[in-house]
Amino acid sequence: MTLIQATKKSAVTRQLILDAAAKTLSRHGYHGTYLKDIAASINMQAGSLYYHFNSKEALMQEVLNKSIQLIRDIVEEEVGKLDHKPDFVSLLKAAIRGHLIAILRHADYTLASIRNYGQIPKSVHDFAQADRDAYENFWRELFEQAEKEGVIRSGVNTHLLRLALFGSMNWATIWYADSGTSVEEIAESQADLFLHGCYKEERD
Amino acid sequence: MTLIQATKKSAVTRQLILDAAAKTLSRHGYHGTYLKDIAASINMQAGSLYYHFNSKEALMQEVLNKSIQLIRDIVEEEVGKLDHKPDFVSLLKAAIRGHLIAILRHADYTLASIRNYGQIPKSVHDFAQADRDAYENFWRELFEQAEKEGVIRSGVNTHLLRLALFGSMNWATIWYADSGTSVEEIAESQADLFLHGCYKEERD
DNA sequence: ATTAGAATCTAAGCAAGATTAGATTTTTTA
DNA sequence: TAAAAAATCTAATCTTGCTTAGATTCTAAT
Repeated sequence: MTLIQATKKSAVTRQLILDAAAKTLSRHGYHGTYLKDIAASINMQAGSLYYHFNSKEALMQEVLNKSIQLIRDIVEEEVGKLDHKPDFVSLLKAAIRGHLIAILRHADYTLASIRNYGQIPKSVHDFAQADRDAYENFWRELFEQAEKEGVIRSGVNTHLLRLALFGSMNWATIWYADSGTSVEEIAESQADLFLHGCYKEERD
Repeated sequence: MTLIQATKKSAVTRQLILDAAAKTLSRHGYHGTYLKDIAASINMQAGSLYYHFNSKEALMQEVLNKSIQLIRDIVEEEVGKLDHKPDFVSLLKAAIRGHLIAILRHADYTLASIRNYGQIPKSVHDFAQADRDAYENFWRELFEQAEKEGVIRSGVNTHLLRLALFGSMNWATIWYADSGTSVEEIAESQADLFLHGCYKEERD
């Protein structure tokens, strides 16, 4: 008898299923994801999945939930590395790096929620909405704070700015894999672009 | 006997089917698009679609093809309004405006190809690849030309710049509908952001 | 009005996916 | 190592989607 209970097999398998489901979901979308394929990729039969999850919908919900939590955790981690009172530029760079690390290095999960936004049945999607809102708020506050501090160029709409930045970052999920570019490099580049633009200004 | 043949009913219906298919495809993705739903939305039976198209795949191919052509046409139109030798800023603004007009005002079609990138069976997708490449080249050359003219800030990677801009624009398809923002406003904002950034620079 | 051709519908066949119940195998516990 | 529990499999049901063949309705030209 082992004093310390080994990890239950069930928990391990559950995780295998979630990982496999995330991978399939991120690649083929909700309707293109078949339990048979998920099961096959871990050498199981489709029916066996029901020992661990009540339905395809429940499985998908859990994947999406893990997905958004993963992003939040990683961004929090990157931001947490900073000083207590970081300046806007450092904070923005850390947040961008975190978000990109999350969605590019853990693409199986994060793509599942990002790429399928809008194509997943509402019931499945709503499950993780609270987390999604909280994450959005983090970014909203980041820019609002910057505006208060007066480091945002006048005329810039921080709402549209945030959406544009999100687009740039999230879109990277589409080309990253076969780009040969590193996550750090992309983070540097995007932070620089959104801070300073691409145009060579004439200094007066 | 009419001298000028009236538009064949077939051509009209064909167009109706394509429009309906685009709408469904853009909303539910390839695997979530059912012929029955497409047919129902124009008061037809699923089987009747086969009079106009050989298969679901063929129908989808045509939608995607129209989609990418539509984007190219509209961008070309916007750029065509400019002088013979427009400066970089004007050219970029016109191209951004064109792309956004295409994907936001003709979302049924354009979203079909944009949102489903990567989730559509390769055979269907490849059909429009040549057009897609040509469009990408237009943007690539736009930035390469700007670089030659020396209007790009040193250190900016135009390849990553193009991808970032594409992300910002294409992502707008996700939030545009319920944002209450106009296409023109978004175009202005994104052009400004990518040209000048959001940061209030300290002039020396 | 009649008729050929166009367009659509009806009613299947077939394949594939989600789900379930019960049998079977594997693992754990004593 | 034997019984209990956990985990998986098998095989079937039910549903739904794509596709087709043939019947039916509509349209246009005479």
